[in-house]
Amino acid sequence: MANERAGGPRRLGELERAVMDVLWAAPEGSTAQEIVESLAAREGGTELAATTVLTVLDRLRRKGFVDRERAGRAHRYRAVSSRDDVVAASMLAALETTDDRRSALVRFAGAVSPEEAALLREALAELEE
Amino acid sequence: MANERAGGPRRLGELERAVMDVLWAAPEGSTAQEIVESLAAREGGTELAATTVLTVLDRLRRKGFVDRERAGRAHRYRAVSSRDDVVAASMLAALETTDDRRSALVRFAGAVSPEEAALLREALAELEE
DNA sequence: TCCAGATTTCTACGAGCCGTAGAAGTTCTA
DNA sequence: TAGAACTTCTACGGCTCGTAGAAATCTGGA
Repeated sequence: MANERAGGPRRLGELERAVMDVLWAAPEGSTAQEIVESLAAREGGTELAATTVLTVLDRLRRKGFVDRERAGRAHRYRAVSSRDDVVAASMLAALETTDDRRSALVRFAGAVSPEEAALLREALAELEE
Repeated sequence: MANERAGGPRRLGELERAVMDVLWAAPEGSTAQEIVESLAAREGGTELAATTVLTVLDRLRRKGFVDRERAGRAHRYRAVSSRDDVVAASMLAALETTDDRRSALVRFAGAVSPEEAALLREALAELEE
């Protein structure tokens, strides 16, 4: 059976997310090798095999999260969208799973912290002006 | 490796979601048989085997989405949380994947439709008073 | 009380996702 | 042009999910 929709929002696995975090922290992009090093530093643990990271980068590329260009003999990988865009898209995708947007938004508004609520009000006010 | 966190937000598959939709539409709950029928009606297609639905119901129970009680010789299954709660929780989970809530919320505010923005403003205003 | 039928539990399989990485191929650069 | 650096190909194992048969269990009715 068709498992999981085809054009859908595309989820990220744990390592995939870690790689995206590295990429989001590097506006200039990173080579696979740099990512391997960043991950090892951040996790304080063992270094992953370079091929592991390359595989993940390839999957991220297929999913449309990552882009790359040649840089010497390697490639330089870059995040296609900002983390904020991805987060917002993911929130939106969640919202769109219901027809009753109003109720869902009311719940959401009630579920965020007061600080976040304030932030949201600001953001919405700015849109309005 | 530990694939997907343990206490996490719990995703729903396609059929799982369809079953939840039936349950959310039935405040009194439904028996497995009723769900089979609802699904067949909604999809206009073939009826799933009852065991298929039971399996899904069991998984949903393990995931904490569904609850049940005896009803004659069958069980009556009920959604534990409302759809709105689940949607809001899912939106919140997405939001929490970033440290920079502000930016994410700004993007989100900019990404929703004007109607939804209005709805959100209302909801936030009510919280404030 | 006892059984046939309804219902559930147990078990299972295949596809797809993801972490992981070796082997083999390609491509710079000295 | 050879060696090193980098990428692509291929693969495996664990987990989720759709799907469902077989076996066990339970219950309403005779």
